[in-house]
Amino acid sequence: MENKPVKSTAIKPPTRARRTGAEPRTQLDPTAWVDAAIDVFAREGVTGLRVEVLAKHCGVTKGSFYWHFKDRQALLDAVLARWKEGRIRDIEKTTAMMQGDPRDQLHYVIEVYGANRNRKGMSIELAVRDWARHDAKAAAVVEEVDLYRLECTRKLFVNAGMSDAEAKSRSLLLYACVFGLSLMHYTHFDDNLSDLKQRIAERIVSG
Amino acid sequence: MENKPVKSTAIKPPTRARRTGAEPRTQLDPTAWVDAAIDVFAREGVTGLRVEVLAKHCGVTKGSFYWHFKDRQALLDAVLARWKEGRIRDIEKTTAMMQGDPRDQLHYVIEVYGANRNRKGMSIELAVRDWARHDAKAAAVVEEVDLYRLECTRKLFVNAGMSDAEAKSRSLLLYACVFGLSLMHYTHFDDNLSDLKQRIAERIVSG
DNA sequence: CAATGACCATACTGTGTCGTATGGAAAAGC
DNA sequence: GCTTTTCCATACGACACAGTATGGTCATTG
Repeated sequence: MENKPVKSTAIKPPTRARRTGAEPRTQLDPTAWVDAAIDVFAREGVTGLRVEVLAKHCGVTKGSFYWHFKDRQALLDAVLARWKEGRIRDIEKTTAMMQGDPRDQLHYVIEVYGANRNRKGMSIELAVRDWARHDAKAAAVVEEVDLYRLECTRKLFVNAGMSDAEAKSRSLLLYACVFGLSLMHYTHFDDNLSDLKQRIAERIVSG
Repeated sequence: MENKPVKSTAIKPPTRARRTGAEPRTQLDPTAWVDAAIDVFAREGVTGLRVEVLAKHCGVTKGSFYWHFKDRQALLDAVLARWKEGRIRDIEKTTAMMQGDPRDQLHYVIEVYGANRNRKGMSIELAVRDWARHDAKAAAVVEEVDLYRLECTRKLFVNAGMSDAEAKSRSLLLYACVFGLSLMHYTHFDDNLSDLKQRIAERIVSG
């Protein structure tokens, strides 16, 4: 994705200082650009991910951007690839520690996605899925990640003693509910939301 | 929202013909504009709803648009209002015929949203919810509609004999799952998707 | 039939954005 | 120390879009 790979200098000390002499800013590499891009992407979505805005967000001009990336599409590809890798690693990490009560692990998955601490993660999730509605490559990646996730929780349901068909159904129900909840505005539907969520989680994994 | 209301001419015969003499196109009123706008909105989302694009889609120039609407925001407000009214009416229509087995009605709700025939309706639904992530007015409308829907299905679950807390939980689960499914790409997860969906529906409504 | 108003086209300004070309400063290599 | 490479700033052209101004073309009305 990124052109002009950094050749010899493996480690770059943060030497370069701005002309203004304000902050001793380190140089930017494609990785830093993608970091910042995902930040903007989480807030504004694909259409809001514009190179000049991103450059200003990085404290530089787009002259820097077009040195590291061929064009805007290259950045989008990098963002998508980064997201995919992160999700795949997350799933593998979860799958690796597949010991203990599978039901507890399923509850953990639900709780992780529903937690308020990774609002950014869910923002990215929704932004990617909205992106996938118009972009074939994004849709393909989303499908890949979805199948990976569904397969992982499917095994957990099987380990919990369910039939294969039932496990698949529950797995799909779990993720649909998790993403669907983050899509709805139900804050004023009840004054005991945690009890509501608890009942939903039980409905998904128990029985 | 729309300025310069059409005064005396209540009914306008489709008299006016284009200069090109091709199609005897009828005149445009704000309603027709919102119709077309929702079409574009369903495909491209809010950011894709641009007035020149919309004008071209209507076969006119934006000179026409700015006669019917103050600015782009007025159109967005009209689109949002139209969506809200449509959803509220849909819910009331469903609520009105609240006789028969409540479980059958719940299954019907699920089946309606999951059906492929109203892919456009779900596209609008997702576009509005993505819009609501950045726009406070859209978010308020989404919340209003959500609470309206949740309340309706909650009553159905109560009628089916559930406790109030359980009914609320099921109601939220139902819509979260419906919207979440339309957000995921699970076509290749199983070769019997209808059976999968059936199991999910049973899990949501049955005890 | 003349005048008014509804409806739309055209032309324009201003801004935001993509992408390119080019130069300049600092660091790295010799 | 001089050159090369790396990294970024500046300037530019092209385009898409929002909004305004203005004129033109019908239909309606008196």
